[in-house]
Amino acid sequence: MTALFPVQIALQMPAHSAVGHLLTYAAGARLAPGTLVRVPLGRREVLGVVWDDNDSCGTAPGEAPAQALPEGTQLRAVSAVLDGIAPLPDAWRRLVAFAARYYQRSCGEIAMAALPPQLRELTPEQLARRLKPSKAAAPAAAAAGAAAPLVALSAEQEAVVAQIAAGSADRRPFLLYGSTGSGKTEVYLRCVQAALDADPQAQALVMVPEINLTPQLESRFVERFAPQYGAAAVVSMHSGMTGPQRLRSWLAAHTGQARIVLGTRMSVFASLPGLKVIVVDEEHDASYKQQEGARYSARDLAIWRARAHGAQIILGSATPSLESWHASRPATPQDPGGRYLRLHMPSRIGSAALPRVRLVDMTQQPKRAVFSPPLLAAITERVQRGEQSLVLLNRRGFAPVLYCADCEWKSDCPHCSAHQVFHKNDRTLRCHHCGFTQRVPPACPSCGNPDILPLGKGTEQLEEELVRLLRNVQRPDHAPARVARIDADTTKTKGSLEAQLAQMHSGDIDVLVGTQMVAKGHDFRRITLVAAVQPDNALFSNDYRAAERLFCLLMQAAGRAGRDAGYLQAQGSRAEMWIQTRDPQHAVFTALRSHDYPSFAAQQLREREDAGMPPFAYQALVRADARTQEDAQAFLHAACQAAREARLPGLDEVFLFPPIPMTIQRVANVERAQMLLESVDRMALQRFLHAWQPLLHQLRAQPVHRPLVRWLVDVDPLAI
DNA sequence: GAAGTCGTCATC
DNA sequence: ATGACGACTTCC
Repeated sequence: MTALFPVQIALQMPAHSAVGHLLTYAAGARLAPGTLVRVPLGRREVLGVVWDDNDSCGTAPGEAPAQALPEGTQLRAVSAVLDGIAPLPDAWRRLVAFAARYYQRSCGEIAMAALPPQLRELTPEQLARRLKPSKAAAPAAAAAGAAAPLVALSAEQEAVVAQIAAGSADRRPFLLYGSTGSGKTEVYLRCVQAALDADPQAQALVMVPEINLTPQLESRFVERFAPQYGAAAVVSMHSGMTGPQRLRSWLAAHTGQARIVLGTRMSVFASLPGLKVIVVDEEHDASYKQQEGARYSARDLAIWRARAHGAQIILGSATPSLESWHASRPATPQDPGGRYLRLHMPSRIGSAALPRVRLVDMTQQPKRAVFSPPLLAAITERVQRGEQSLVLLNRRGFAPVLYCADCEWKSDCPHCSAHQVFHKNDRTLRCHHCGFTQRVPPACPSCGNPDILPLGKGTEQLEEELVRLLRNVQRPDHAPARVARIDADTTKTKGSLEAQLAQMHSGDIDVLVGTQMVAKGHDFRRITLVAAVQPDNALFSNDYRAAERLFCLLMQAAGRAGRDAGYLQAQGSRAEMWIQTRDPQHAVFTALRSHDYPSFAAQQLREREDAGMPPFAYQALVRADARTQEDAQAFLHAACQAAREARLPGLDEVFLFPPIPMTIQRVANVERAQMLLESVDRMALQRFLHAWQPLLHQLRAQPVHRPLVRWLVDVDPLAI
């Protein structure tokens, strides 16, 4: 008779299900916390992680740590232990538990989402087979090839690297504030190098906001570290990888074979037993916030993780988020300063000046022209000199809406409260929210007027217009000017972005039209002009972060220009950033003109402080979806009332705004409402949410709220 | 969330 | 009678 040990297991279950907490199974032996197991659940078998029952991590929010099982219940037995894989480290489980608590999800949901999907899908036998060859492949390390000689650091880089190496006594996070082209990546490389050299077990995590940016980062890191540590020392992690690739990277990180993990937000959950340094590049980028499922911020979790591991963390940006900027404010006699340490690298490498910013006041330009005459002249000039230009517009398609001048019909999406966008290439109307696609009607569907007009401009139209405007312009080699476009529509197939970027690099293209996709990170050597043709669009939204976001985007876009200092100096010219606006006095543009992020940030922070907004307050959103707006709001109203009646802890410190329809009220025939919660006390907001969660579950179960489709909580929302 | 049961309704 | 669809239940 073998003894049976009860074990607590975290499984992929949403917090709202009846079994959204840790479940108890019987194991034939004591199992270390973090061990991967397969357990029966109903009539299927699923992957689980052994969790500690005495640390209160694993529970669904609002529920007691250990869900008491009815007396005498027969426990089901663990069906297999994946003993080929070492238990996940305690620090990893603490991170998962923290994220589950903070973002109001179940522990198992976060844990399973953090593991490679193949770990869940494969049987233990298949997995065991996968584990073997990876060992054989290991000694590829120390591949020949001497390390390329290091380029000398600038004085600024030198100083920053030294400061990071010295560390702060209290291990504060560093905010590396360095303008585009100041050589932040080289600083990351040196800091990672130092950490890896100091400790043969050490691992580094380097995060970037978008999948598109991982290949170029990977090549930088492989080039630097493969000679010393082997090609297997650097792995990537992002959702664009295939199942087997992800499994391989994950295992390499988990076993310590990989010394450096590069990835998108998901990689913050990588198992890294030797984690010593974390880099979050472009830390201000909104992509670090997951927008579905568990709505976590990978940047914020990275900070938490670094502290928990005693690892060093470097946040890098040319335009830091106001949160990070505020958190890194220097101490003054009245103020002890922020929790982070700010490091500054103001200069571009190689003495390239920042581009000159030129504002075109569109109220003084001919009506209806997308390209003002001076901008068109500037672009023409570049083409004739053999230089490249980048034209930015954050709007895909040909026109955002079709319009009938006779009856005022508009191409509204039948399923959403949004317009269908006119795509001229394939003659379709497409809703960018629900994906609904139709053929363009030959005449107005409402009154039969054959003359329906595109209203507003998209990238397709810009491209078409540029081709027309530049049709008589020649390059120095007398070839006609070449215009191309990069956006989500032209890069749907895998590898097409790379191909198009390569075309740009080779100089085949003179003018590139694109969305923000091209404004981020890509290193174009020969662009000497960047133009934002309609940036005002971004400021019309009522989102209080709109100005901050636009500033970041334009600053980043400006950074694409003039990276080849030598060329520009030889030409005696300087790169330019053109901005067409009807409001040239707007703080965003005036700050941009002087490349003055600090004063822009100071001004924005003052406004935020006066208005009691983040980072001076903490927020959460509760959203409800239903067939009708009334049903959605009824749930939120009931939730407020329940919170007040139950006198929830934290209620006195948390302000509950009344429920309102979302900006895009209906998507795919679902009506959406939301309510905002705000508090100056982060812990109070957390306490409140934690206590509220079970009430929301109970409400959802009531017959009155039957029509509710779903509800969700977004802690620290980016947009409201 | 996944997979099962069960009832209703429309269609061959 | 068949199967498509939705509502409801269960899962240590």
